Amino acid sequence: MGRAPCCDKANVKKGPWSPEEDAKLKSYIEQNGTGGNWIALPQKIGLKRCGKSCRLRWLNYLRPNIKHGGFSEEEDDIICSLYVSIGSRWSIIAAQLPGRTDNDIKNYWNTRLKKKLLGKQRKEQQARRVSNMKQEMKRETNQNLMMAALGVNSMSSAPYWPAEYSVHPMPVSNSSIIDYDTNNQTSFTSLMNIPNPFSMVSNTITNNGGNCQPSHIFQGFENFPRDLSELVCVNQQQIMDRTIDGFYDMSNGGSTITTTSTESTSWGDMNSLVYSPLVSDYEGCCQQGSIPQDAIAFEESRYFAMQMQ
DNA sequence: AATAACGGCAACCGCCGTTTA
DNA sequence: TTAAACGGCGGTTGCCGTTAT
Repeated sequence: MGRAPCCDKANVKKGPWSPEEDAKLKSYIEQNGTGGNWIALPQKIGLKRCGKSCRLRWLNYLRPNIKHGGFSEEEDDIICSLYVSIGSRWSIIAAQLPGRTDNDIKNYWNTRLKKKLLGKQRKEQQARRVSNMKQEMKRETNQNLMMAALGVNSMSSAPYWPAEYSVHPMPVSNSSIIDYDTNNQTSFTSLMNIPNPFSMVSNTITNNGGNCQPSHIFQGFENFPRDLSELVCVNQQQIMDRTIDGFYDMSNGGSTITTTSTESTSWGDMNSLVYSPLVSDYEGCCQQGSIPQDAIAFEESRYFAMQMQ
């Protein structure tokens, strides 16, 4: 036996709030508070709204000291760094930005901030690719000259990978796999001039045998509450777990990597911001079919294995 | 000037852990 | 103990204003 239904769904008004409704709700809550019961509130004040709808309206719009729009660079940085650390936990992110609601931040991220950062990232990648191409051409020219001098057909002994791939294991562009190598850390955080949560957490986990020390993780973020930094530790461990899941999924030949988290989409999106520049080159190689599939699977599994060590 | 495409944002939906009868 | 509502959250939708054609 449960409780009575919260409201009569058929007789509940939906859609935009009128100024009259706003005024009713605002004045009542300012005088009496919510009473800890949102469901009963609309009936008390004669609003034909669901309690959930009243709560949302109050929290996102009517509550005092709410700021709308006009996000500062500092706020952008905080949102980005927290998103990288904890994903789309908008309520937690909002708690670090006084006057901002989770809904506002979520909308801001989805409509502007993400695009802004992707644009920045693309520009950087393009510049890097041009530079790499120049270096590669120069090296090939030298190599061909040397081969010609030695009388060797350079194509007959060409490796599958460019030299740098042999030195460093294959970076992977699939979702839920994140490069934790602090020396090979990504450009995402550097775009924002903020401390890199990945490298900080990675060091913490490695150095302390899994005992997170939030004070290390939040160097430069001393004002953040302790519980938040602890949450980051937990979340990073989950990311590590997902990395391991991804590795085991390679048993199917490396063609797919599965994720079960509901955050996978968000992290997948972010991965494009987070991966090293080598990633796009690797994808290009695969798409052109210049690398045998079993070689790709082998190199990928080697890469995951390295990540787990 | 008309209209199609796009972007921003408020509000709704549905899920999940907690609470309550 | 259990079933159902509550409260909170993140994802998605749809409206509306703006911009491009």
